[in-house]
Amino acid sequence: MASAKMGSMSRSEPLRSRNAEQKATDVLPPPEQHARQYAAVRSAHETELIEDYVELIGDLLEHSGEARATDVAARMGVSQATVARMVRRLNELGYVSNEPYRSLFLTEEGRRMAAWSRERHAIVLQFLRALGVDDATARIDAEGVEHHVSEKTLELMQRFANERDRGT
Amino acid sequence: MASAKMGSMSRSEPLRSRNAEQKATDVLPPPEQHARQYAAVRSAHETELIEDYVELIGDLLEHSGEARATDVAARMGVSQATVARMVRRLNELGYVSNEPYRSLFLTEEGRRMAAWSRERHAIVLQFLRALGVDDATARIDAEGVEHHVSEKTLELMQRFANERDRGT
DNA sequence: CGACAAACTTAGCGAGTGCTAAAAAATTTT
DNA sequence: AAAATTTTTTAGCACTCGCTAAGTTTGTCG
Ligand SMILES: [Mn+2]
Ligand SMILES: [Mn+2]
Ligand SMILES: [Mn+2]
Ligand SMILES: [Mn+2]
Repeated sequence: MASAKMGSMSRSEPLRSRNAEQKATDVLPPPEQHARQYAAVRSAHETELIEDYVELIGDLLEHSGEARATDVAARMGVSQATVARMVRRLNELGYVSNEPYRSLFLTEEGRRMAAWSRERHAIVLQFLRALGVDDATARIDAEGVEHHVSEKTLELMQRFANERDRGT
Repeated sequence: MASAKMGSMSRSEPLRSRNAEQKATDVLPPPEQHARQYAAVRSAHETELIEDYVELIGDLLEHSGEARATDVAARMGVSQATVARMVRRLNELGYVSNEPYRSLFLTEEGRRMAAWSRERHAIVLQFLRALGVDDATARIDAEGVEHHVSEKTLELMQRFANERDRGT
Protein backbone atom coordinates (compact mmCIF):
# COMPACT_ATOMS: atom_id res chain seq x y z
CA MET A 1 0.00 0.00 0.00
CA ALA A 2 2.45 2.68 1.08
CA SER A 3 0.36 5.62 -0.09
CA ALA A 4 -3.40 5.92 -0.03
CA LYS A 5 -4.25 8.62 -2.50
CA MET A 6 -1.43 9.56 -4.78
CA GLY A 7 -1.95 12.19 -7.40
CA SER A 8 0.14 14.94 -5.98
CA MET A 9 3.25 12.93 -6.74
CA SER A 10 3.73 12.34 -10.44
CA ARG A 11 6.98 10.39 -10.19
CA SER A 12 9.91 11.36 -7.94
CA GLU A 13 8.87 9.84 -4.59
CA PRO A 14 11.16 10.96 -1.73
CA LEU A 15 12.12 7.30 -1.38
CA ARG A 16 12.09 7.17 2.43
CA SER A 17 8.68 5.71 1.51
CA ARG A 18 6.46 7.45 4.04
CA ASN A 19 5.89 6.54 7.65
CA ALA A 20 9.32 6.15 9.25
CA GLU A 21 8.83 9.15 11.50
CA GLN A 22 6.38 11.07 9.29
CA LYS A 23 6.61 13.83 11.88
CA ALA A 24 2.83 14.27 11.75
CA THR A 25 3.58 17.95 11.89
CA ASP A 26 5.63 18.05 8.76
CA VAL A 27 3.00 20.40 7.50
CA LEU A 28 0.43 22.42 9.40
CA PRO A 29 -3.25 21.98 8.63
CA PRO A 30 -4.94 24.91 6.88
CA PRO A 31 -5.77 27.67 9.38
CA GLU A 32 -9.53 27.10 9.34
CA GLN A 33 -9.23 23.38 10.03
CA HIS A 34 -6.64 24.09 12.67
CA ALA A 35 -9.02 26.56 14.29
CA ARG A 36 -11.79 23.97 14.26
CA GLN A 37 -9.57 21.62 16.23
CA TYR A 38 -9.09 24.10 19.02
CA ALA A 39 -12.74 25.09 18.89
CA ALA A 40 -13.68 21.47 19.50
CA VAL A 41 -11.46 21.38 22.56
CA ARG A 42 -12.93 24.61 23.93
CA SER A 43 -16.37 23.23 23.35
CA ALA A 44 -15.53 20.01 25.16
CA HIS A 45 -14.25 21.99 28.11
CA GLU A 46 -17.54 23.78 28.47
CA THR A 47 -19.41 20.56 29.17
CA GLU A 48 -16.63 18.63 30.83
CA LEU A 49 -17.22 19.71 34.40
CA ILE A 50 -20.96 19.46 34.03
CA GLU A 51 -20.66 15.92 32.79
CA ASP A 52 -18.41 14.96 35.68
CA TYR A 53 -20.75 16.41 38.27
CA VAL A 54 -23.79 14.75 36.76
CA GLU A 55 -21.94 11.47 36.39
CA LEU A 56 -20.78 11.63 39.99
CA ILE A 57 -24.22 12.47 41.34
CA GLY A 58 -25.61 9.54 39.39
CA ASP A 59 -22.95 7.24 40.78
CA LEU A 60 -23.63 8.36 44.33
CA LEU A 61 -27.35 7.87 43.89
CA GLU A 62 -26.76 4.43 42.55
CA HIS A 63 -24.16 3.27 45.01
CA SER A 64 -25.18 4.87 48.26
CA GLY A 65 -28.80 5.59 47.45
CA GLU A 66 -28.32 9.27 48.09
CA ALA A 67 -26.29 12.15 46.69
CA ARG A 68 -25.35 14.68 49.30
CA ALA A 69 -23.48 17.88 48.53
CA THR A 70 -20.82 17.05 51.12
CA ASP A 71 -20.00 13.79 49.42
CA VAL A 72 -19.87 15.45 46.03
CA ALA A 73 -17.48 18.04 47.47
CA ALA A 74 -15.28 15.38 49.07
CA ARG A 75 -15.08 13.30 45.91
CA MET A 76 -14.56 16.26 43.63
CA GLY A 77 -11.95 17.63 45.97
CA VAL A 78 -13.50 21.09 46.10
CA SER A 79 -15.21 23.20 48.74
CA GLN A 80 -18.89 22.89 49.57
CA ALA A 81 -19.42 26.43 48.39
CA THR A 82 -18.14 25.47 44.97
CA VAL A 83 -20.50 22.53 44.87
CA ALA A 84 -23.44 24.65 45.97
CA ARG A 85 -22.94 27.09 43.14
CA MET A 86 -22.48 24.31 40.62
CA VAL A 87 -25.60 22.54 41.81
CA ARG A 88 -27.61 25.70 41.30
CA ARG A 89 -26.28 25.89 37.79
CA LEU A 90 -27.03 22.23 37.08
CA ASN A 91 -30.53 22.84 38.34
CA GLU A 92 -30.97 25.82 36.02
CA LEU A 93 -29.65 23.74 33.16
CA GLY A 94 -32.23 21.10 33.93
CA TYR A 95 -29.97 18.25 34.98
CA VAL A 96 -30.53 18.31 38.71
CA SER A 97 -33.72 18.69 40.70
CA ASN A 98 -33.33 19.59 44.35
CA GLU A 99 -34.90 21.39 47.28
CA PRO A 100 -32.96 23.80 49.48
CA TYR A 101 -31.00 21.99 52.20
CA ARG A 102 -31.96 18.61 50.80
CA SER A 103 -29.94 16.09 48.88
CA LEU A 104 -29.66 15.95 45.12
CA PHE A 105 -31.59 14.20 42.40
CA LEU A 106 -31.21 13.94 38.65
CA THR A 107 -33.89 14.90 36.18
CA GLU A 108 -34.73 12.63 33.28
CA GLU A 109 -32.25 14.62 31.22
CA GLY A 110 -29.67 14.36 33.98
CA ARG A 111 -30.08 10.62 34.17
CA ARG A 112 -29.58 10.38 30.44
CA MET A 113 -26.36 12.37 30.66
CA ALA A 114 -25.15 10.36 33.65
CA ALA A 115 -25.75 7.06 31.89
CA TRP A 116 -23.97 8.16 28.77
CA SER A 117 -21.03 9.67 30.62
CA ARG A 118 -20.65 6.63 32.76
CA GLU A 119 -20.66 4.36 29.74
CA ARG A 120 -18.13 6.45 27.88
CA HIS A 121 -15.95 6.68 30.97
CA ALA A 122 -16.06 2.91 31.41
CA ILE A 123 -15.10 2.23 27.82
CA VAL A 124 -12.11 4.54 27.99
CA LEU A 125 -11.02 3.01 31.28
CA GLN A 126 -11.31 -0.54 30.01
CA PHE A 127 -9.48 0.44 26.88
CA LEU A 128 -6.56 1.92 28.78
CA ARG A 129 -6.30 -1.18 30.93
CA ALA A 130 -6.41 -3.36 27.83
CA LEU A 131 -3.60 -1.25 26.39
CA GLY A 132 -1.56 -2.23 29.42
CA VAL A 133 -1.85 0.80 31.67
CA ASP A 134 -1.94 0.07 35.40
CA ASP A 135 -5.22 0.67 37.16
CA ALA A 136 -4.38 3.82 39.11
CA THR A 137 -2.88 5.56 36.10
CA ALA A 138 -5.69 4.38 33.85
CA ARG A 139 -8.27 5.88 36.19
CA ILE A 140 -6.54 9.24 36.21
CA ASP A 141 -6.03 9.37 32.46
CA ALA A 142 -9.56 8.17 31.77
CA GLU A 143 -11.01 10.98 33.82
CA GLY A 144 -9.44 13.52 31.51
CA VAL A 145 -9.48 11.68 28.21
CA GLU A 146 -13.13 10.66 28.23
CA HIS A 147 -14.34 14.15 27.37
CA HIS A 148 -12.17 14.48 24.30
CA VAL A 149 -12.95 11.24 22.55
CA SER A 150 -15.25 11.18 19.53
CA GLU A 151 -17.82 8.45 19.05
CA LYS A 152 -15.73 7.00 16.26
CA THR A 153 -12.70 6.70 18.47
CA LEU A 154 -14.81 5.37 21.31
CA GLU A 155 -16.16 2.67 19.07
CA LEU A 156 -12.64 1.62 18.11
CA MET A 157 -11.49 1.67 21.70
CA GLN A 158 -14.34 -0.58 22.71
CA ARG A 159 -13.56 -3.00 19.92
CA PHE A 160 -9.90 -3.08 20.90
CA ALA A 161 -10.70 -3.72 24.54
CA ASN A 162 -13.08 -6.52 23.69
CA GLU A 163 -10.73 -8.22 21.26
CA ARG A 164 -7.95 -7.99 23.79
CA ASP A 165 -10.17 -9.52 26.45
CA ARG A 166 -10.94 -12.72 24.63
CA GLY A 167 -8.36 -14.24 22.31
CA THR A 168 -7.27 -12.12 19.33
CA MET B 1 -0.26 -14.38 31.53
CA ALA B 2 -3.62 -13.22 32.88
CA SER B 3 -2.30 -11.49 35.95
CA ALA B 4 0.92 -9.56 36.23
CA LYS B 5 1.64 -9.23 39.91
CA MET B 6 -0.44 -11.41 42.12
CA GLY B 7 0.09 -11.36 45.83
CA SER B 8 -3.09 -9.65 46.92
CA MET B 9 -4.99 -12.83 46.15
CA SER B 10 -3.98 -15.70 48.39
CA ARG B 11 -6.42 -18.32 47.12
CA SER B 12 -10.20 -17.81 46.75
CA GLU B 13 -10.42 -16.04 43.37
CA PRO B 14 -13.97 -14.80 42.72
CA LEU B 15 -14.25 -17.40 39.97
CA ARG B 16 -16.09 -15.28 37.40
CA SER B 17 -12.42 -14.85 36.68
CA ARG B 18 -12.44 -11.09 36.32
CA ASN B 19 -13.11 -9.10 33.16
CA ALA B 20 -16.44 -10.20 31.62
CA GLU B 21 -17.99 -6.73 31.87
CA GLN B 22 -16.46 -5.79 35.23
CA LYS B 23 -18.56 -2.62 35.00
CA ALA B 24 -15.52 -0.59 35.97
CA THR B 25 -17.85 1.38 38.16
CA ASP B 26 -19.18 -1.49 40.16
CA VAL B 27 -17.64 0.22 43.10
CA LEU B 28 -16.53 3.80 43.54
CA PRO B 29 -12.91 4.53 44.43
CA PRO B 30 -12.32 5.82 47.96
CA PRO B 31 -13.12 9.56 48.18
CA GLU B 32 -9.51 10.72 48.47
CA GLN B 33 -8.38 8.79 45.41
CA HIS B 34 -11.45 9.94 43.55
CA ALA B 35 -10.60 13.52 44.46
CA ARG B 36 -7.07 13.04 43.22
CA GLN B 37 -8.40 12.00 39.83
CA TYR B 38 -10.35 15.22 39.42
CA ALA B 39 -7.46 17.23 40.79
CA ALA B 40 -5.25 15.80 38.07
CA VAL B 41 -7.73 16.88 35.43
CA ARG B 42 -7.96 20.39 36.88
CA SER B 43 -4.21 20.59 36.95
CA ALA B 44 -3.97 19.50 33.32
CA HIS B 45 -6.46 22.16 32.34
CA GLU B 46 -4.31 24.84 33.86
CA THR B 47 -1.43 24.18 31.51
CA GLU B 48 -3.41 22.99 28.53
CA LEU B 49 -3.94 26.32 26.81
CA ILE B 50 -0.42 27.43 27.56
CA GLU B 51 0.96 24.29 25.98
CA ASP B 52 -1.15 24.72 22.90
CA TYR B 53 -0.09 28.33 22.42
CA VAL B 54 3.58 27.54 22.90
CA GLU B 55 3.36 24.53 20.63
CA LEU B 56 1.62 26.58 17.96
CA ILE B 57 4.13 29.41 18.15
CA GLY B 58 6.91 26.87 17.82
CA ASP B 59 5.24 25.31 14.82
CA LEU B 60 4.78 28.67 13.14
CA LEU B 61 8.39 29.61 13.76
CA GLU B 62 9.51 26.34 12.30
CA HIS B 63 7.23 26.23 9.30
CA SER B 64 6.93 29.83 8.21
CA GLY B 65 10.01 31.19 9.94
CA GLU B 66 7.95 33.70 11.86
CA ALA B 67 5.20 33.67 14.46
CA ARG B 68 2.85 36.60 14.14
CA ALA B 69 0.00 37.29 16.51
CA THR B 70 -2.47 37.43 13.63
CA ASP B 71 -1.58 33.94 12.52
CA VAL B 72 -1.81 32.63 16.03
CA ALA B 73 -5.25 34.20 16.33
CA ALA B 74 -6.40 32.73 13.03
CA ARG B 75 -5.17 29.24 13.84
CA MET B 76 -6.46 29.31 17.40
CA GLY B 77 -9.79 30.62 16.15
CA VAL B 78 -9.74 33.44 18.64
CA SER B 79 -9.65 37.24 18.50
CA GLN B 80 -6.40 39.13 18.31
CA ALA B 81 -7.13 40.76 21.62
CA THR B 82 -7.30 37.35 23.26
CA VAL B 83 -3.96 36.45 21.75
CA ALA B 84 -2.37 39.71 22.86
CA ARG B 85 -3.33 39.10 26.47
CA MET B 86 -2.19 35.50 26.34
CA VAL B 87 1.13 36.49 24.84
CA ARG B 88 1.73 38.90 27.68
CA ARG B 89 1.03 36.09 30.09
CA LEU B 90 3.33 33.68 28.27
CA ASN B 91 5.99 36.33 28.40
CA GLU B 92 5.56 36.77 32.13
CA LEU B 93 5.72 33.02 32.56
CA GLY B 94 9.01 32.98 30.69
CA TYR B 95 7.98 31.01 27.62
CA VAL B 96 7.83 33.80 25.08
CA SER B 97 10.18 36.69 24.47
CA ASN B 98 8.85 39.53 22.39
CA GLU B 99 9.05 43.26 21.76
CA PRO B 100 5.94 45.43 21.47
CA TYR B 101 4.48 45.36 17.97
CA ARG B 102 6.96 42.75 16.85
CA SER B 103 6.47 39.08 16.17
CA LEU B 104 6.91 36.32 18.72
CA PHE B 105 9.83 34.20 19.82
CA LEU B 106 10.24 31.36 22.28
CA THR B 107 12.66 31.38 25.16
CA GLU B 108 14.84 28.38 25.87
CA GLU B 109 12.16 27.20 28.25
CA GLY B 110 9.49 27.83 25.65
CA ARG B 111 11.38 25.83 23.07
CA ARG B 112 11.64 22.95 25.50
CA MET B 113 7.91 23.01 26.11
CA ALA B 114 7.14 23.31 22.41
CA ALA B 115 9.34 20.35 21.55
CA TRP B 116 7.85 18.17 24.22
CA SER B 117 4.26 19.15 23.41
CA ARG B 118 4.81 18.58 19.75
CA GLU B 119 6.26 15.15 20.36
CA ARG B 120 3.47 14.13 22.68
CA HIS B 121 0.89 15.46 20.26
CA ALA B 122 2.46 13.52 17.40
CA ILE B 123 2.47 10.27 19.34
CA VAL B 124 -1.19 10.59 20.27
CA LEU B 125 -2.10 11.45 16.70
CA GLN B 126 -0.18 8.54 15.23
CA PHE B 127 -1.67 6.26 17.82
CA LEU B 128 -5.23 7.26 16.96
CA ARG B 129 -4.56 6.74 13.28
CA ALA B 130 -3.05 3.35 14.04
CA LEU B 131 -6.18 2.50 16.01
CA GLY B 132 -8.13 3.12 12.81
CA VAL B 133 -9.48 6.62 13.33
CA ASP B 134 -9.75 8.76 10.21
CA ASP B 135 -7.35 11.65 9.91
CA ALA B 136 -9.72 14.56 10.53
CA THR B 137 -11.26 12.95 13.59
CA ALA B 138 -7.89 11.85 14.88
CA ARG B 139 -6.59 15.40 14.68
CA ILE B 140 -9.54 16.76 16.64
CA ASP B 141 -9.38 14.07 19.33
CA ALA B 142 -5.61 14.33 19.62
CA GLU B 143 -5.80 18.04 20.29
CA GLY B 144 -7.80 17.39 23.44
CA VAL B 145 -6.50 14.01 24.51
CA GLU B 146 -2.81 14.91 24.43
CA HIS B 147 -3.03 16.93 27.63
CA HIS B 148 -4.57 14.14 29.66
CA VAL B 149 -2.22 11.32 28.85
CA SER B 150 0.40 10.17 31.35
CA GLU B 151 3.89 9.20 30.28
CA LYS B 152 3.09 5.58 30.91
CA THR B 153 0.10 5.68 28.61
CA LEU B 154 2.05 7.65 26.05
CA GLU B 155 4.75 5.02 26.05
CA LEU B 156 2.19 2.30 25.41
CA MET B 157 0.51 4.32 22.68
CA GLN B 158 3.82 4.77 20.93
CA ARG B 159 4.57 1.09 21.14
CA PHE B 160 1.16 0.23 19.74
CA ALA B 161 1.51 2.66 16.84
CA ASN B 162 4.95 1.32 15.97
CA GLU B 163 3.92 -2.31 16.13
CA ARG B 164 0.92 -1.56 13.98
CA ASP B 165 3.10 0.22 11.44
CA ARG B 166 5.38 -2.67 10.71
CA GLY B 167 4.01 -6.17 10.87
CA THR B 168 2.71 -7.34 14.24
C1' DC C 1 -36.00 20.42 74.89
C1' DG C 2 -31.81 22.73 74.17
C1' DA C 3 -27.10 22.69 72.66
C1' DC C 4 -23.63 21.44 69.42
C1' DA C 5 -22.13 19.78 65.24
C1' DA C 6 -22.69 19.01 60.50
C1' DA C 7 -24.48 20.37 56.16
C1' DC C 8 -25.96 23.86 53.11
C1' DT C 9 -26.28 28.63 51.33
C1' DT C 10 -24.80 33.26 50.28
C1' DA C 11 -21.58 37.06 49.58
C1' DG C 12 -17.51 38.56 47.82
C1' DC C 13 -12.61 37.98 46.04
C1' DG C 14 -9.26 36.48 42.35
C1' DA C 15 -7.68 34.37 38.25
C1' DG C 16 -8.50 32.80 33.67
C1' DT C 17 -10.43 33.14 28.97
C1' DG C 18 -13.58 34.61 25.63
C1' DC C 19 -15.53 39.03 23.36
C1' DT C 20 -16.04 44.10 21.12
C1' DA C 21 -14.60 48.70 20.48
C1' DA C 22 -11.23 52.06 20.16
C1' DA C 23 -6.52 53.77 19.97
C1' DA C 24 -1.67 53.31 18.54
C1' DA C 25 2.01 51.50 15.76
C1' DA C 26 3.69 49.37 11.65
C1' DT C 27 3.39 48.21 6.91
C1' DT C 28 1.92 48.66 2.25
C1' DT C 29 0.09 51.27 -1.55
C1' DT C 30 -0.39 55.12 -4.21
C1' DA D 1 5.72 61.40 1.69
C1' DA D 2 0.83 60.80 2.45
C1' DA D 3 -2.86 57.94 2.69
C1' DA D 4 -4.87 53.61 3.39
C1' DT D 5 -4.61 49.11 5.36
C1' DT D 6 -3.14 45.86 8.53
C1' DT D 7 -1.47 44.59 12.87
C1' DT D 8 -1.03 45.14 17.68
C1' DT D 9 -2.37 46.88 22.08
C1' DT D 10 -5.48 48.47 25.68
C1' DA D 11 -9.80 49.00 28.18
C1' DG D 12 -13.83 47.13 29.74
C1' DC D 13 -17.58 43.52 29.88
C1' DA D 14 -19.27 38.66 30.72
C1' DC D 15 -18.92 34.13 32.41
C1' DT D 16 -16.73 30.18 34.81
C1' DC D 17 -14.65 28.09 38.69
C1' DG D 18 -11.66 27.98 42.49
C1' DC D 19 -11.50 29.97 47.43
C1' DT D 20 -12.76 31.91 52.49
C1' DA D 21 -15.85 33.76 55.72
C1' DA D 22 -20.20 34.24 57.66
C1' DG D 23 -24.86 33.06 58.14
C1' DT D 24 -29.03 29.39 58.06
C1' DT D 25 -30.95 25.20 58.37
C1' DT D 26 -30.95 20.53 59.72
C1' DG D 27 -29.84 16.67 62.49
C1' DT D 28 -28.09 14.49 66.69
C1' DC D 29 -27.38 13.70 71.45
C1' DG D 30 -27.26 14.47 76.36
MN1 LIG E 1 -15.76 11.34 34.44
MN1 LIG F 1 -9.75 18.49 29.01
MN1 LIG G 1 -1.16 20.28 20.59
MN1 LIG H 1 -3.97 20.49 22.55
